[in-house]
Amino acid sequence: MIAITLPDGSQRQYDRPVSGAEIARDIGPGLAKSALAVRVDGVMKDLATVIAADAQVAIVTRKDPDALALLRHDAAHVMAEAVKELYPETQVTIGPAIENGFYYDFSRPVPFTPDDLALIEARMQAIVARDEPILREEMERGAAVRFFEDMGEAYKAEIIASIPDGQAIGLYRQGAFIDLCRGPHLPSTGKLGKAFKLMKVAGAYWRGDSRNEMLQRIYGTAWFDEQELKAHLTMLEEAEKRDHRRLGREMELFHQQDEAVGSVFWHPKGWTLWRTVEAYIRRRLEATGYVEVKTPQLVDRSLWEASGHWEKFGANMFTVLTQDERMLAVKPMNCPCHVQIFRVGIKSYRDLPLRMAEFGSCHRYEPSGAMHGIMRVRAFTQDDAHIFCTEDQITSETVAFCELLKAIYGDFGFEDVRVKFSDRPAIRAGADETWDRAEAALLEASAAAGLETTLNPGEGAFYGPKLEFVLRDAIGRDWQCGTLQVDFVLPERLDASYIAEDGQKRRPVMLHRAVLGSFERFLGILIEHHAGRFPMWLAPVQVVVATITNDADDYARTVLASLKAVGLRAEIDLRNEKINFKVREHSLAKVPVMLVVGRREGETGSVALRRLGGAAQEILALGDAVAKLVSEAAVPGA
RNA sequence: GCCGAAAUAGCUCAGCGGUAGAGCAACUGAUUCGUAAUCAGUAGGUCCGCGGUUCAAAUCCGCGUUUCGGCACCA
Repeated sequence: MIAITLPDGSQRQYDRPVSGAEIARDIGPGLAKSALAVRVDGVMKDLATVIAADAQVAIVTRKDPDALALLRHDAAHVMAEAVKELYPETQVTIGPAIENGFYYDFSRPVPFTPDDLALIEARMQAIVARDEPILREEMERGAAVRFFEDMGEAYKAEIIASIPDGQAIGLYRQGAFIDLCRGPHLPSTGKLGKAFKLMKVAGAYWRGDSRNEMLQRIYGTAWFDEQELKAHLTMLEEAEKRDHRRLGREMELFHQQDEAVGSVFWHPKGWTLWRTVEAYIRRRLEATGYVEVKTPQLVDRSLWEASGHWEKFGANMFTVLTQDERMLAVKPMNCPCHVQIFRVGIKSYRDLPLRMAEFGSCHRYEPSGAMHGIMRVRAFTQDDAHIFCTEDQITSETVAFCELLKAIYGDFGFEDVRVKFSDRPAIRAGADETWDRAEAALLEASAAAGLETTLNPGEGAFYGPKLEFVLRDAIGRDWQCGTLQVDFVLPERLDASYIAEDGQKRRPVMLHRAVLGSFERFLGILIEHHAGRFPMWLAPVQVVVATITNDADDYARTVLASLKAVGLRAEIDLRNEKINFKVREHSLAKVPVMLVVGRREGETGSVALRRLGGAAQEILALGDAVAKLVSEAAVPGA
């Protein structure tokens, strides 16, 4: 007898091996219909999987958190089937489920056009309507390689050849289409339903390696029902509305133009935002024991050679040849310059930890395809600092940094921060025991700071392990902002030293750290995160005084003066326009507060306070309103 | 850097071989109005750049530049 234990604890006995589909049918006809897959002892498998021993079994329906991935993986297969039907000369490669959808990479000499996408999508609908059973088969490896080679599917054959010997090769057949796949899959193509849409075609390298040929990737999105699909498409539209490039123009924050690719022209309002953020960070740094410096933009090649940047990073550096034939480089990083300041005079252990900060303007020649608004640029300013310390101080400095970082992100409205811990890469400098200590210190410190880290194996810098702090933006993209890297190498290369308690000369450890990463990128994220509706303390224009008639002009000027007197960023709108017009315009400009004044307010010394997006108004005495706004505009942590 | 797409007024876009268009914005005038668009008028263009095809090119073709979507990159 085989005992099948269901999630509710109940048991069913079978006197012979039984498939997931049969179990579902035995439980009830409704479940049989909605069953998509089966979970055997926690592992997701095809519904047709035959269970031959006692097991914990759960029937997977669309409610299962992993069911969507199953659906999307099927969508990829159905798309591949459609493509093979329409364009038989195409070779298929891989097609996984991804967040919100799926993709499939194809090899085909002719590019897919948007018209092709419509055809493929229509064919996919037909394949769903055919409701072809999806059947698993297994094949011995050599046979599978020959099978796909005979079909002209060189990529599939290559994938199979790279699967370790002795493993059975899983194939899935639906109609005339057969694909290498580890599964599991839905029982038939009809289960995919109609809630999918092909989104775009893009290039992608075979096996993700830029030395390989480029394949054509078709992206799609897939959901269990049309409402979910529609909600997703609406979400994409909303995300587009908060794109920082669009808001940057609409809110007159910055612009970019062809003559300065990868650089930003900051307009008065955008620069106000920048200075607000910079002043805030500067105060945070002062409060946590940093000193601020400023180092040269142009530095002779010899320093970059000594630091190792010339060799490792030279291709990304802008260089300048002077008239006396010296080669200078525009600095891509601040660290070598900070070491130069450290090296002046003799440092004692009493000077450590020395926390040296700079709002360092750096230039890097980024690949042309990498540029993205102000998020990825060639000229940027880091909130950079290097902490020169002893090895013993790594933990306490890391804990302090993590706390600082948490406080700052919180002040900007980011509560959910993910942390990646990148450990030793294959090619690295320094002894293994040094790495042991550095990695242990970083892990211990992040735990002490209450951070949960995920391992990013082998992704550390060549000179030391690092923590990376990742924020997710409105369109679901991840942006690495903060970082903390332990460095034993640069102090050695640039000969930085201090005198220890025992009178011996020692090498300091350097902690490279940044909270925002770069101002450009962080401000871009901030714009998208708030959709341009900045909290009061960040808003470039905090208050607009708007008149209802010209009779109130003089009083409006008085109101403006009292706002400015307390340091609020205020503007005045005396135009001969209806108040409806003014309200609309300043709302679109995303000004958080409007003070509306008409004859009544002028006579009583009051203002009508209206908040962005709100319908209600509040009539306040001028003095009360000013006091209220000042407190609301207070910079956090001040 | 690689694949694909795009570039027309300040913005959003139409026009796709035969006189360069609309809405909003701008400017001028009228309107003095109570919480998301008052009315009328005026002006605004190297149709990304350079070549080519053609009687004729914003439109078709080639090269280049930039942007967008991905991929790779983000030391």
